[in-house]
Amino acid sequence: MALSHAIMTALLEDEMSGYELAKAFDVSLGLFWRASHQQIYQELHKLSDRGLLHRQTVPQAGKPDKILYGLTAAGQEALGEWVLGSGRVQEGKDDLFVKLYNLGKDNAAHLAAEVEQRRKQMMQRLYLYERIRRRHYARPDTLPVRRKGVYLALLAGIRQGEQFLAWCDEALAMLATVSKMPAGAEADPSLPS
Amino acid sequence: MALSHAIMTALLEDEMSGYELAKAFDVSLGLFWRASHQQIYQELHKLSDRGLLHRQTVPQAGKPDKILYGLTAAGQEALGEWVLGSGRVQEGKDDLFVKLYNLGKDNAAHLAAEVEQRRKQMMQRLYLYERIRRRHYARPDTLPVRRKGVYLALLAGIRQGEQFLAWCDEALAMLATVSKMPAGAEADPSLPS
DNA sequence: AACCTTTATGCAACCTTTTGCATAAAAAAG
DNA sequence: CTTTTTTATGCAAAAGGTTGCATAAAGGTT
Repeated sequence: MALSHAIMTALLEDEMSGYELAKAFDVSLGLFWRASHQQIYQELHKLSDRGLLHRQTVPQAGKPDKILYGLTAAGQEALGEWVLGSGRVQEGKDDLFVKLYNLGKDNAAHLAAEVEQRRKQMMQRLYLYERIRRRHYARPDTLPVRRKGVYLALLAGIRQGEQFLAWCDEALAMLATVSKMPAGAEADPSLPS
Repeated sequence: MALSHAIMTALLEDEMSGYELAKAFDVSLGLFWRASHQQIYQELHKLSDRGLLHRQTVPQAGKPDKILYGLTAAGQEALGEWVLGSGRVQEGKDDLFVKLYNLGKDNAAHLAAEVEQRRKQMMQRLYLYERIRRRHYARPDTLPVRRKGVYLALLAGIRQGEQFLAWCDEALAMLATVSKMPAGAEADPSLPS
């Protein structure tokens, strides 16, 4: 499983506490691999128990102590090996598509509203992506090697988001025709009993 | 959670056994919501215990008996209500993007190979999608209402797949430049210690 | 005759993820 | 001055998902 690897990846460049990791996940790796703070804390414990991370308690003025985690040599090695191993895809699970299988005159308006909501959310996300892109990845060819990988992941997110927006528009157009259909037109003529 | 709803959705038009459901999932809803046969069997038990499905044992010549499941009135109602509720997205979790964050000269070739493999897989899937589209959704405007929803889901899959292929090509181009870079060029000039 | 695949269902153990709760103190908002 | 937000960590229960195994018979392959 790869949450552990995602966490180690995030620790490649910097030592971080669980809290900082959770924050960092929100705007970087987490866009491709979401994790709650509980999951992150648990995984950090496991990883340091296995000797892949080292922990270091840092007292802070006023605030609670934080625990900084960093990759050990063993961790770096494990991560490097994992990258060379064969990967797995966990397909996204999206209620919306299952709901669309249930499309009917009675819920077309609701589904259109859901699509519209999702469109807005995606617009916001794309806005974030684009800001990151302009800030840090404006000239991809000049990036150091690792950053090029991050750029490619970002690019995948952007492309997928743009595609989703276009799909939303198509879906909304079609859902609008359903809502406007005359009563009784929802019967299925291809399945006469 | 929505595996139960995906299963009920699959049973909207036809009664099916667990085995048949598992097969059907492979070429329809399962493209958006994957489930193993164990999961399906378990869920079928739960759903019929809750009175949302009815079960009917059908003896077969030679083969083991099968258990046909179908939606009860309560099941139909529950499904209808769920569609009107607010949905959730479970983001896809894909090793590949996490791995890309680890890009380096040492693994660029491997990552390119993974991208290429994924490209091939996606091509096959797109081929399947397109066959389904041509067979059953050639003229979307003339479809009965529910089928329009299925068409929209299919369209999302197709669009996303096409987008992924395009991204793979871009990624492969960039990964190729990394593999061909002169030795030592992977050092990060933006982070001088 | 021995083996493999397909049909058909399921248990049990384990791992992962979500949800709800709990603590604690500083800083900011009202 | 009280409330809310932010920083910082964590336990425990429940739900969800994966992996491995087990059974059983028909039909096809070598």
